[in-house]
Amino acid sequence: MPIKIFIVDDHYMVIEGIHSLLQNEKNIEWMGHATNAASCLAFLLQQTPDVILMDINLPDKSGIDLCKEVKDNYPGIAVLGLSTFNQQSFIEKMIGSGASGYVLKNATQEELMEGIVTVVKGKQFLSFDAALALRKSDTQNNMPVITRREKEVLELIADGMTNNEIAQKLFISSTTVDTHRKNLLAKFEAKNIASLIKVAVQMHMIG
Amino acid sequence: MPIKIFIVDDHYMVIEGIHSLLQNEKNIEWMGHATNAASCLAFLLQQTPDVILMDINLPDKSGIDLCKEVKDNYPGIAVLGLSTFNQQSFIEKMIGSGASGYVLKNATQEELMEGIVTVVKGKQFLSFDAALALRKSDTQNNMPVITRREKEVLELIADGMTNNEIAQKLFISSTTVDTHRKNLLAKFEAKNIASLIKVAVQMHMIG
DNA sequence: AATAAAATCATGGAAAAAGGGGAGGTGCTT
DNA sequence: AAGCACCTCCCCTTTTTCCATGATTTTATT
Repeated sequence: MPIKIFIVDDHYMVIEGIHSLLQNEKNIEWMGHATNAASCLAFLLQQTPDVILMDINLPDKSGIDLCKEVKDNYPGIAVLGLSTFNQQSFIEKMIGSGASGYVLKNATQEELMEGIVTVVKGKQFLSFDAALALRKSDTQNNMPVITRREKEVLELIADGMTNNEIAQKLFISSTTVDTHRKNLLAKFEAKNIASLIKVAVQMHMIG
Repeated sequence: MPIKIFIVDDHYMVIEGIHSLLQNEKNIEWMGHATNAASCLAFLLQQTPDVILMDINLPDKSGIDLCKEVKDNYPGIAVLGLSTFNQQSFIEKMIGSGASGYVLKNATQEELMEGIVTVVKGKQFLSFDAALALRKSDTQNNMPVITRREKEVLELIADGMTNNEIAQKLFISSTTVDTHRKNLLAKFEAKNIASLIKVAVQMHMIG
């Protein structure tokens, strides 16, 4: 029984590339593709693939959100993340949303097949570079864990609002906002807001 | 006489995708591919394609630098930029480095062929979305023009340094640094440094 | 040489952030 | 019931930023 594959990616060239890489594989059944989250979900109402190859960057929704939605409704489908970026933050979030694994777009045909075969068995697959990035994150590159409220405050600070303005907006005291601010500085180990915002944007923790 | 094509991209899936898209075209001769700048330059010592499809993000060198190098040594070769991103900043830099045009990776076979045929004639080609982004940049999305010194100060601010610290580092008065700071705020139309850093990082004006 | 653009320096005052400390209350887990 | 993480609030002091305004010198560009 061939493995039924569906792909979600907004770049035709990548879809074509993967299609081309897989077309000679006998035990792969190509079900088609979607270029956005909405048409992916529409497709799943009709048919059920074994594995979805899913890009992280979609026009209408992040792959992380789509992944969660798919796993909630169709837990039997394995999701294999797909991205250009080799960033531990994305990989961790993707796995956290229920993805079974992760393949980089510079993977070879062999790696891609290995990934598909592995996740369809219910195991986890991380391509070499991705695994390396994850290992790194344990030591150095770890991004801080911030709370819901802290993230909220962080976004507003990045939008240029002062403590007072944020306090009014969130219906809390400005001293509370100041506390959140101080906690953010401590968690990021940043000297001031300027350096904090820089790394937060670089880590994609701010829209 | 077929058009000789060479491609530089560090993602096999994209190379495969483009190869697949072009393999049915009779007047295209596929010369091969490179996954980094160095092997691209090595290839050019032996053979001369008509068009190079060039990714902006390469492991060893930015596509912008590679483009300049290629055009300096082989002005007859047309370079067609290739990227996931639809950002006017990249497009402008690529064109500034001598690229004849720009195609996004979500382009269809028709668009890609149109781009290749256009640039081989010596004309400029911008794919629809790219052209749109460029047009936008004229009106709204324009990133401010900042001077060398301002950029220098901006980087240091983003690194968390205060006016005094920057002044010491650059051997200038702290009031001068303050003036640069004010000019930056005005040019970015930012309310404070937090929002300035955010957009500066998003626009890739800060490392 | 003239003009424009960039970089330099300054004063003074208001506003905001940074740094230090302490503290009460909620809700969840063990 | 105790522990813990989170959110909330407050005081004080120092530092830094933000704002307004004006001015001189250096460095291109024409």
